[in-house]
Amino acid sequence: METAGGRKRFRGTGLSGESPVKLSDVAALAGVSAATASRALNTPGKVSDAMRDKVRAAAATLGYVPDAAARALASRRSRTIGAVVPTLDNPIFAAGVQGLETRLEALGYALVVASSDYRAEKELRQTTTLVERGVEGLMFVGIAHRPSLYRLLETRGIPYVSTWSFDPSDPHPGIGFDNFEAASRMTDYLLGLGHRRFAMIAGITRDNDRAAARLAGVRHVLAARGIVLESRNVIETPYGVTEGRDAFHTLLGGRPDGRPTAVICGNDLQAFGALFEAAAMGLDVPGALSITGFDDSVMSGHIPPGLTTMHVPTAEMGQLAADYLVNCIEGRPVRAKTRVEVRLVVRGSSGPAPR
Amino acid sequence: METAGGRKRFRGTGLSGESPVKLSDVAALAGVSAATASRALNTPGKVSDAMRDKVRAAAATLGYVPDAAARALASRRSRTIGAVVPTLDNPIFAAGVQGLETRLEALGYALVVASSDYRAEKELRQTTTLVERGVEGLMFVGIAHRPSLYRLLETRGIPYVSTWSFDPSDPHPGIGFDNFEAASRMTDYLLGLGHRRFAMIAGITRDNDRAAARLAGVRHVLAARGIVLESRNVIETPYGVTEGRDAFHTLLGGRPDGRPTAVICGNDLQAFGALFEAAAMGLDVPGALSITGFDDSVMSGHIPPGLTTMHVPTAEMGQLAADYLVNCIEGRPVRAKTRVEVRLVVRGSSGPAPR
DNA sequence: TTGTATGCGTTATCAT
DNA sequence: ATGATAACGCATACAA
Repeated sequence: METAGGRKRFRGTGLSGESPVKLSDVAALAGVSAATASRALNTPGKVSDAMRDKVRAAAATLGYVPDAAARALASRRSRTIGAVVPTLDNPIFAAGVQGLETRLEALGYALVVASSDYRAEKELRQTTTLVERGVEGLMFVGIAHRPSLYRLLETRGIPYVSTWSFDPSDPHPGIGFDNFEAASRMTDYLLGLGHRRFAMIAGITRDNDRAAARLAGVRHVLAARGIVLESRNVIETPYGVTEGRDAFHTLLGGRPDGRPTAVICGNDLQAFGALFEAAAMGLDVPGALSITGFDDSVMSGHIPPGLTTMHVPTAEMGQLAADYLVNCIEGRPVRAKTRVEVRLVVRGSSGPAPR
Repeated sequence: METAGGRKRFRGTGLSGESPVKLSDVAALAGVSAATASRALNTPGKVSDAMRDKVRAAAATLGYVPDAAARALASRRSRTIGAVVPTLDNPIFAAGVQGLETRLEALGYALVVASSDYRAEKELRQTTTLVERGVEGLMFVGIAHRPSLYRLLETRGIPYVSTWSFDPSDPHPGIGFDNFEAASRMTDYLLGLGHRRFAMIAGITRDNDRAAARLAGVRHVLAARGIVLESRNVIETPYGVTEGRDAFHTLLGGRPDGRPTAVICGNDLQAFGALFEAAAMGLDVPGALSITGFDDSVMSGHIPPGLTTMHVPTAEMGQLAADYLVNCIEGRPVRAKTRVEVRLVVRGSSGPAPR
C-alpha cells in the first residue's frame, strides 16, 4: 500500500505539508518504542529519568507536536470544553466567556464557543455540533433549554452547567443567582423609596428565563403591594441602548400625568438608553423619576448620575463553571448547584419618589 | 481480543457511557458497508437516493453522532479554526469574535478561542496549544507577533490572518486598516478645528502595534506642523474607563495654563473616562476642550455630548477573516491583504479650539 | 453505485 | 521499566 516512490504526501487540502513528525519519529530518534515515547511525554513518572530526558530531547529537536485528533481517538479525551452563549456582543456574556477561558487555560483545557442568538432552537443545534466535535463538557447561559438538549447530554454522559440562573427546583446543575429574587429586591428597594408608579423595560422573555424571571419578580412584588404593572407600562425589547432609549420614549412620551416614577430595566444597556433619553426629554433623574439597570457593567459607575443596578459576578460564574466542568470530567466531587452573590449597587439614578 | 462476556465499556473518566453507536452500527442497521454509510452521510451525491435515505434513517433511529476525533484523524480535517485575541473583556474584540463565529458557523466550522492578555509571549503559547488541537486556520489581532509564531504556522502550512492592522510592508496576510493613518486623520481633523495644544491618552504600546501606530500617527502629523507632543502630554495606560479617567485627571489637573485643548484617546473606553472626568472637573466639552476616541463602540453615539471617534468595522473584520481562512483551507483563491474602511464620526465631543 | 481493506497517530493492554 | 500490538472510529483508494 505504499505509493510508488516513497512516502505518501499529505495534501488533502492543497496546502503545503503539515509537520510529518510523529511520535514514532521521536521514538526512533530516541531509540525507543513509540509506547515508551508516549509515556515519557505524558506520564514522566512512569519512565526512568534518563529515558524521559532522552525522549524530550528528541521531541524538541524534531519540533514534535502531538496530533490532538489521534490522541483524542485513542484516549477518548479531547481536553476541550464548549460554551454556548446568546451572543458575545453583549459584553456581559463576553466577560463570562473570558472568565471561563482563563480558568480553562490554567487547567489545560481549550474552549470552543458558539452563539445561540437567544434562540433555544439554535442553541440546540450549536450544542449538537459541539458534541460532535467531542467537547467533554458544556456551559450554557440560562436554564430554559430544549428538552432534547438535556437528553443528548445525559445520554452521552457529558457534564454541563447552566449559568446566570439559579433555581432550586430546576433539576440540572447550575451556577448563578435567582433572577426573580434579584428583581424582587430591586423592586423592594424602589418601593422603599416611596415609588408606587412603575414601568419596566424588559428583555425579550421568549427563550430567555432570566428576562422572564426579572419581569416576573417585579410583577410579583408589586402585586403583593396591590400594585398592578399595567401592560402599557411594560415593554419587551432586545437588550441594547437604542432599544432602551426607544422604549423609554414610548413609555414616557405624551403622558404628562400618571407617569411612572420608577423605570426598572432588564439590563444596563437598556437602562443607559433610558438615562440618555430621559436627559434628552429634559426629565431629571432621579428627581423626576428613578431608573435602574441590571448586571453592573463597567460603565454603570461612570455614567452620570451613576446607574443603580444589580451587580452580577460574570467572570466569577465563568470561572466556577470551568471548575465545575473540569472537576466532573476528572472525577472529582462537585456541588451540582452553586449560588453566587448578586449585590444591589445604589448610585445616582435612583432616589426618593417625587411627591 | 474480546473482553470476556462481551462489549467493552467505555468508562475512561468514570462517567456514564458515551454513545457507543458508531458508523458501523448505522451501516449494520441499514444493511450496508461502513464505507457506504460514510458516503451516504458525507457525500450524498455519490450514492443512490434510496441508499441515502436508508442510511439517514438508520442514523436517525440510532441517534448516531459522528466522532470528530476519528473523523479528523482519518480525513486530516478538523473543521475547526482558532482565534487568539487580547481579551474578550474589550467589547470590541468580543464583537470581532462574534462576527467570526457567526460566519464560521454558516460555513460549517467551529471556533476555538484563546486570549493573550495583550502579551505576545502568551499569544505564542496559546497559538501552540491551538495548533496542537488541530485548528486548520488562525485569526490574530494585530501584526506584532513573535517570529516563532509565524514559523510554527508556516512550517505546518496552517493559514492565518491578522486583523485590526493593515500594513502593506508587513509580509503576512491581514485584514484591517492603517492605524497610523487613521490616527493621522483624526489629528488632521483636530488641527483643522484650530487645535494646537494636544495631549494623548494612549493604550499600552508594548506588544500592541495598534496602540503604537495610533500614537505614532498623532505624533507624526503634529510634528509635520511643527508641534511637538511633549511627553508630559502623553500617557500610556490600559484600555479602560477608569484608566482614561485617571489619565485625563493627571493630564489636566493642576495646570490652569498651557492646557491641551484636544485630548486624543487611544480607544473609546479611555475617551469615555476622559469625558466623565472632564464633566467632574467642570470642563466644558467641546467648549473648553475636545476629546476624541477610537473604535466607535455602541455607547459612543449615545453618551452626551456624543463621542467623536473613528468607526471601525469590527464584526466585518471577523467575518472577512472567516472567509479568508476557509477559502485558504478549501483551496479557493484569496486576497492576502484586505483593507477595511474606517470612518471619522464627528459628534459633540469635538469642536473648534477655544481661542 | 457499493464493498473491501488499509491507514490516520496515539494510547492502552498485555507481556517481558 | 520497556516493548510489541491491538484498538480508537472513520475516510478513502481501489476493486468489483
